[in-house]
Amino acid sequence: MQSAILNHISKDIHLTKEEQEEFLSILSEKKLGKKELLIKPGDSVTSEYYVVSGCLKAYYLDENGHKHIIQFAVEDWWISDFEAFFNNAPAQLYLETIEESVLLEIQKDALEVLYQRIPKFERFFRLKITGAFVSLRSRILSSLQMNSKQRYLEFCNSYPNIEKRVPNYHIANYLGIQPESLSRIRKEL
Amino acid sequence: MQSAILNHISKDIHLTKEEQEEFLSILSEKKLGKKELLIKPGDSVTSEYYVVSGCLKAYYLDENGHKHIIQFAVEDWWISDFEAFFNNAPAQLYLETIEESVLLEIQKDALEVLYQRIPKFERFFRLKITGAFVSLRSRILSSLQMNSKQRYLEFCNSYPNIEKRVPNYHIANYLGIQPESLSRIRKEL
DNA sequence: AGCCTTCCCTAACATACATCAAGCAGAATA
DNA sequence: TATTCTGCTTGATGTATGTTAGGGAAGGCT
Repeated sequence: MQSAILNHISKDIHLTKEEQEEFLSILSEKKLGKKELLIKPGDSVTSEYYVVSGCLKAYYLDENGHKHIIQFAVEDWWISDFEAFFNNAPAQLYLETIEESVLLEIQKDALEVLYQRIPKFERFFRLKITGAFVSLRSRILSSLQMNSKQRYLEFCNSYPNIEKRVPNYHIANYLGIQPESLSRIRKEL
Repeated sequence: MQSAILNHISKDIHLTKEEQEEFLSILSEKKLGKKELLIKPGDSVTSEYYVVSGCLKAYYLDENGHKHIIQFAVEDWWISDFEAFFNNAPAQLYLETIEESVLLEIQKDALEVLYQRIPKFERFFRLKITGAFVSLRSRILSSLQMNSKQRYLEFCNSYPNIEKRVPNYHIANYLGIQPESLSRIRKEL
């Protein structure tokens, strides 16, 4: 389990044994069952989470009671309400498991200390943010230039490990279409 | 002109006089006329730009020849093809002025040196990235939960300094709707 | 095993927006 | 000043998707 996150990190930065130990010392494990809430609106968001195993969704509930999934997360991914995390603001999103999940939690305070002690982690987490930025930009560009069918196919190609594990109506929701529309699209394939 | 960017930065980090001088020394000024290209696809993106005055758009040209504006930038904002900039990749976007503009250019190499010499700038540019991430996330959430009229109103409220300076068909394009639809929306207001 | 819940599909009809076409007004240019 | 260009609006028609309603299959629970 700890080897998962060390492998993940070693793709971007090289750590000494001591640095690894120090990093691991600030992680705490969290086991969640299916459909369990990790964060809800109004919560103080003091952590971000690395997914060791399982699958989660981050969604927003609008004033009409409609859910809008804005992010999935599976193994090797990070999840939080990042806006709240970055800005020391209360959460706006629900974070909920789709499957039983095991997460590693990093507290923001501990992270700031880590940055001081091992500056390489500035780089690592900056790469995570820029990667997230790139992903969101790509998503916006896709929605500007593609129809729903093309976007569904792109989703399946880009995220097969999500597509096979989450219900289709979740995917429809993430794409901003109704499940009925997704059924029609899939019928044409 | 240099006071503009120093004011901009002083909102987030405090610099000594020496630090200010060092920062200013890595900036170079760029003056562009209306409809001038700053970056085009395939270009090597080695810089990001601070807008001192003027207004720009970043757009993608799809394989059918359709333009999709993904970002505007006005005074006090930053612009680049950030994906290319972050990833040392060739540009995918066109960056083009909408008005005559004055920019301050920062080369990526100089920025990396700056990070070493004045680590505060790590924090400053991390705040810029996280701010950009938050803005993109907000945009996706809006497009998931609002209709085009609501999104147009939100755009006008959030970015009045863009709305009054760019043609309506640009705004329509940015919102992912046709100019005719925007005309109809505006008629209802 | 029976029942309930969850997920998916289908059809009919309604709605939002795209597409095509044209006209007008104001600004820019020769 | 006359012409051209740019930006915007309008109407008719078409298309993609939303909404409503219902049914069926698979999995989970008692």
